[in-house]
Amino acid sequence: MKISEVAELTGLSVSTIRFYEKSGLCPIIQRGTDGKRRFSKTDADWLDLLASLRATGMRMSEMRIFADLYASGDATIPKRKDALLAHRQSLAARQAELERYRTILDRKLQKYDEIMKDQK
Amino acid sequence: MKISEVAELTGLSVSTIRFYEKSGLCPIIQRGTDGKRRFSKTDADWLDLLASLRATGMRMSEMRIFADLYASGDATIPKRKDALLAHRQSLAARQAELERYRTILDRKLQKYDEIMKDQK
DNA sequence: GCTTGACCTGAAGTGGCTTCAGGTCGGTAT
DNA sequence: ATACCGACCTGAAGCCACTTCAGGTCAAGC
Repeated sequence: MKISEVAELTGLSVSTIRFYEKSGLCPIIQRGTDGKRRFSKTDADWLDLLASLRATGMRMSEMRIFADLYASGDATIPKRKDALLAHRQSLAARQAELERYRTILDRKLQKYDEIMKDQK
Repeated sequence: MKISEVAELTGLSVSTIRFYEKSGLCPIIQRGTDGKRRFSKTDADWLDLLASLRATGMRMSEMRIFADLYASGDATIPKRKDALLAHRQSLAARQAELERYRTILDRKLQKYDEIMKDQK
């Protein structure tokens, strides 16, 4: 797979993918004879998972830990699962937070409505 | 009100509040004879609203527009309401996105479970 | 009178990218 | 054959939204 295709698939930008490789968030990608990156299905899948983690607010430092576990092979799967569980927890917390803020904004909007009615 | 109290109230850090003032996101705050900032109730309320906007992902550039409307007085309330409505829309979109990602993570977790069962 | 702690400032540092300048390569149109 | 194009490459610089730092003022309490 070409880098542009992985970008399309994952929603990450081409630069972000290169940046993630340089930062050690994914394995070093194989190159073709032309010097261009050739992504395996496994590489692409991993980057797709990273994209989900990033989109849900996981920090690079945490992603790096996760990536190091990934690089150490299948024996780390239980640990990876634990990390993912913890992240799902923090995602749920974030969702609850956003829900709280939504009601705050709604109340503020209501206030604006009242002010505008009074002035009419 | 002292800056530390406003920080406590809004959840913004003391530095962020100073940074917001410097960036024109809130009115220039009055100073006491000692040179320290004295926040009015109105200032504090405004910063509290800003905190909600920031927490729900509004960009500084957008906040600045909103702040400029605020600085121009009550006549801009309808425009401010429109801006807030638009932001509520984008918040709802963000919430939907997070919900999608949550199911993706759940599926991934399930896969890990299966792998771990197989290996047992 | 000396220390402590909350405040002040401008400047530099950080995370997580994005953009830029400049270069290589393979394919196609003239 | 050569000129151009687009996709890729690199390292470095830029950007946003803060945070941290170095160094300073001042009032209050010991």
